[in-house]
Amino acid sequence: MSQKVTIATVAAYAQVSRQTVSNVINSPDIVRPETRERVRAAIAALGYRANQAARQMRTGRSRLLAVRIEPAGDGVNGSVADRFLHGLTDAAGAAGYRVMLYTARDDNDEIATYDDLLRAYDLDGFVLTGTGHGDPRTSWLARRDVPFVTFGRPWDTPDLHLWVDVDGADGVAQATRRLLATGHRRIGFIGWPAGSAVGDDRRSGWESTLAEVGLDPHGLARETVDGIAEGEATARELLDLDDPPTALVCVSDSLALGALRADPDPAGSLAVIGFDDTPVAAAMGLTSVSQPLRQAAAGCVDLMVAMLDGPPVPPTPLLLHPSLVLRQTA
Amino acid sequence: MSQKVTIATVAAYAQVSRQTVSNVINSPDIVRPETRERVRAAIAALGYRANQAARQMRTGRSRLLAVRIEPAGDGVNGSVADRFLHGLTDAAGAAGYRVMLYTARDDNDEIATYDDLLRAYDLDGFVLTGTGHGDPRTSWLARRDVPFVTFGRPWDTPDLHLWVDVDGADGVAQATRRLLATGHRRIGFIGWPAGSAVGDDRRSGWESTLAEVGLDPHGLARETVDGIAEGEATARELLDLDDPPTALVCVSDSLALGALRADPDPAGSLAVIGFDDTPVAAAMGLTSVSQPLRQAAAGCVDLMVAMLDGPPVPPTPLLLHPSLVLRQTA
DNA sequence: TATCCGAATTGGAACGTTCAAGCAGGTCAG
DNA sequence: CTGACCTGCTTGAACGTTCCAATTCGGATA
Repeated sequence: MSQKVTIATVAAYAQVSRQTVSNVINSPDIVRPETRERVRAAIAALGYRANQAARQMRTGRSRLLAVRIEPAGDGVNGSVADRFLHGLTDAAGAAGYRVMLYTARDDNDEIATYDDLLRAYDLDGFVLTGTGHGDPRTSWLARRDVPFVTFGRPWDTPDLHLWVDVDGADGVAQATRRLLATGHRRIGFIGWPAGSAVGDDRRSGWESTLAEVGLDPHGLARETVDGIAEGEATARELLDLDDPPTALVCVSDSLALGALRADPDPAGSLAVIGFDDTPVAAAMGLTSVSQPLRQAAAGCVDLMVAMLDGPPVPPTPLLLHPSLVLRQTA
Repeated sequence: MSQKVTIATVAAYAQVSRQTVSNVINSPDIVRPETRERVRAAIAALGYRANQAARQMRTGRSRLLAVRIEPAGDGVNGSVADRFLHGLTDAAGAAGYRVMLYTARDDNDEIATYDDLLRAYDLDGFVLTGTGHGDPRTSWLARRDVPFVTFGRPWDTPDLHLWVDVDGADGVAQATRRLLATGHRRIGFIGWPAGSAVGDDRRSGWESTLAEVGLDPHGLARETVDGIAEGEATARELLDLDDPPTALVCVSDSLALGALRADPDPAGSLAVIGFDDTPVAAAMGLTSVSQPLRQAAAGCVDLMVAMLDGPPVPPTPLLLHPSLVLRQTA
C-alpha cells in the first residue's frame, strides 16, 4: 500500500509550502497561475484528497448534511421519501457535501438528536421533510441559528426559514381541469382529515377549480386517513349518493388505488386521479400528479449551500409545480 | 450561547488532566472509581460531547458507515430498501456509528466513490446491498482490506467476506407448503430470468418442496422481468395451459399483484403468494413472504462492529429465515 | 537612490483528541 | 534497604488542515 498522501506530500512534490497547496484548493485566484498548475499537477499525480476531519477541526465546518429517515408508512408513498433522498444525496455530492442519516421516534427525540449531531459531528445543516402546523423542530433550530431547509412550507410563520415545496393545490387543480376537459361535471374529492396542512392545501385546488367554472363542490368531498382500504370504502360512500360523481380526485395514490377498486363497472368507467405518481400507480395505469422530487431535492441543496457558503444575495424559497401524468384511469 | 465545551473544559472542572477524562470515556476500568464518577459528573454537568473530527484525526477512525442508496426501481420493492436503511441507521446509532449515503451510476462509479470516501472521510466501512454473480465491488474492497459487510450472500466465493442474508429458498418453500396444505396440487411459479442469484435461489425452494411430496414441477414455471404488467401476462400464460395451476408462487410482490389481476374468476379463486411483504401487498390482501429486514440490518451492523472493534472471536455470516404472512389470497 | 507597495509565498500556531512516555507513591521480594 | 513492579494520574507530542502574521521580491514612486 502506498503511504498516506497529505498536503505536506504534495507540497514537497510541487516544491512549495503547505499553505500554497491549501490556497490552490481553497482560493486558487490568489496563487500565480504557473504555481497553481504545478500544484494541481502534483495533486493529480499523487492522487491527493484533502482530509475532511483535519479541515473540519480547523474550520468548524464538516460539509455534512443530516436528514431524518422515516419508516415508510404506507409503502405506496414510501418510495417518495426514497426518491427524495436519492436526489438529495446526488445534489449534495455535486456540491461537495455528504448526507448523513438519523432516525427519531418523534419530534422531541429528533430535537435531542440535533444537539448530539451538532456537537459531535459539527454538522453544517439539516434538511427536514414534512413540516406540519406548529412544528417544534423548526423553532428549535431557528432559535439556535442552525442552518436548515425544509421540504414543505412553514405553514404558520411565513419567513421563519428557507423552504422548498411543491404546489399541491396546483397539482390537484390540474387534475380537476383534466377531468372537466374530458366532460366530467360531477367530480368528487377524497382527502385527508382537515388540519393536515398538506391535505388542506391540495383540497383547495379542487374546490377553487370547480368554483372557477361555476360548479358546486358541496357534498362531493370526503375525508379519511391514508390507505387503500380506506380509499375503497370512502369511494363507495360517494358512489352510493343519489347523484354520484363520475370522477374522483384523490389526495394520494393509496386512496386512489382503493377508489379504483370501488368502481362497480368492471370496464372501469369511473375516472380516478391520484397524487404522487408512485411506481405502483404507474404499474396500475393510474393517472396521477407527479411531484418533481429530484428538483425539489436539488433545490434544498442549493438553498443550503447558498446559506452556508456565504451568499451575497439572500436565497429565496422555492415553490415548484407538479405535473399530471396521464394514464388509463383519466 | 454557551462557549464550546472541550475535553479541557471538563478536565478543569473535574480537577484532573485531559488524559484522565479521555480514559474515563474510552477505558473507564483503568481509572479509580472515585475519580471516574467525578469526571462523569463533570461531563454531565457541562453537557460535554467528544468531537468526532478531533478523535478521528488521532485514531484514524470515523465511526461512520457508508451505504449506497439506489433509485427505487419498481417502487413496490423500493420500500424494501427504505426499511433496510431505516433499520441500519437505528442499529448503527445504537452502536455509536452513523450512516452516510452515497449514490453511484454503476459498479465502476461506485468503486471510484469508495476511494474518495475512504480518503476524505476515513470511513470505517461499507454496507453493500444486492450482490450478484462476479461482483467487482466486493473484490475491490477485499483486496484493499477495507472492512465491509454485504446484505446478500457472496454467490461465487463463499468466504471472501462477511454477509447477512435471508433464506429466499426457505421463504418460497414455506409458501409452497402452505399451498399444499390448503389442498393445491398444481402450483405454478413465476420467477425472474435465470442467472439472477437471488431469483434462482428462491425458485429452488419451490422446486424442492414439490419434489419432496412427489409432484412434478415440469412446465409450471415461467420467467419474466419484474413488474405488475409482466406478472399479469405471465400468469395468463400459465392459466391458459390445458391443465392450469390453481395456485401461483411469485418471486416478488410486483409479479404477484399482476398475477392476481389475471385471475378470470372475479371471486378470486386463484391462490397467489408474493415475496417481500411490501405495504402494498398488505393493503391489497396479498399473502406474502416477509423478510426480517430490521434484523438483517441489525445483523449487518453487528458484524461490522465486531470487525472494527477488535474481535476476539471472528464473526460469522448470518442467514435469517423469512416468515409467511397469511392474508386473503392464499 | 531610497522608499514604499502589492502580489506571491512562507512558517508558526492552533483546532480537540488520543498515544506514548513519564512520574509519583506504594507494595513486595530478595 | 534496594530495586523491580504495580496503580493512578499527568505531560508533551502528534494527527492534517487552515488562519494569521511575517517575509520576500520585483516594480513603481518620491
